[in-house]
Amino acid sequence: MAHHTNQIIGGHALSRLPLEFYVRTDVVQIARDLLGKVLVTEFEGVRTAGFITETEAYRAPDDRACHAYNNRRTARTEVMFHEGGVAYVYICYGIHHLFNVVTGPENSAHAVLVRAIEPLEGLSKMYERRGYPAGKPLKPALSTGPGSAAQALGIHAGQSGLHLVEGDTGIWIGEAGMVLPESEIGVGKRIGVESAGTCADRPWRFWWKRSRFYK
DNA sequence: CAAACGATCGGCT
DNA sequence: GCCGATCGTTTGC
Repeated sequence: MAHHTNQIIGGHALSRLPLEFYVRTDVVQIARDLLGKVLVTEFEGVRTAGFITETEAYRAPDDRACHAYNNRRTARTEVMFHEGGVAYVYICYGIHHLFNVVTGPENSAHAVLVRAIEPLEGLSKMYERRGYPAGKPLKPALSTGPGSAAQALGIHAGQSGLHLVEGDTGIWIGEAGMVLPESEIGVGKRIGVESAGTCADRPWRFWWKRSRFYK
């Protein structure tokens, strides 16, 4: 029951994305498909949620920008080799916690980085986590950029490996029944991966043009 | 054990 | 647009 729960969040009736959504082999398509879905967290009884508005795909073994390039396994990247439907959260520049969705079958290290969300519920909690003064006008910087989006949602590296489909881990993604037309999806190169050679040119970054919450 | 390196952010020019 | 902060992870010696 718990993992098939339909919930009303921010006025939208959400159904939890099933495992089949995540285990598909085309991580680039999944990165597109995640736009407009709702990322929900509920920690210590406080729920925060937002529309996913910007994503990037990362894919081992051929993608030099991917932490698991060449299928390299380390303690950190091990969760990327799990079957899809779990979180991969890692610390970047010693400070920022970046949230990814692991995709594909077991032993394929694919993941989608969530780069931005548009707040839908729990705005005051997001302000608190981000250290913004309450009552200020809502700016995209609250939850745009992967470190900022994760921080607004209370996500940290200790949650890497948590399941998004099975059980009540406090993190899940819901479907609001909305289908984005191609015309509303922006496509471009990934950000911050210049050192990945020709892989840096792959157009694997996606954003929802109608939102203000992307870079 | 030492050192370099980030899938970034926010402040300042 | 530029630049420094900051520290866990990874790799090299």
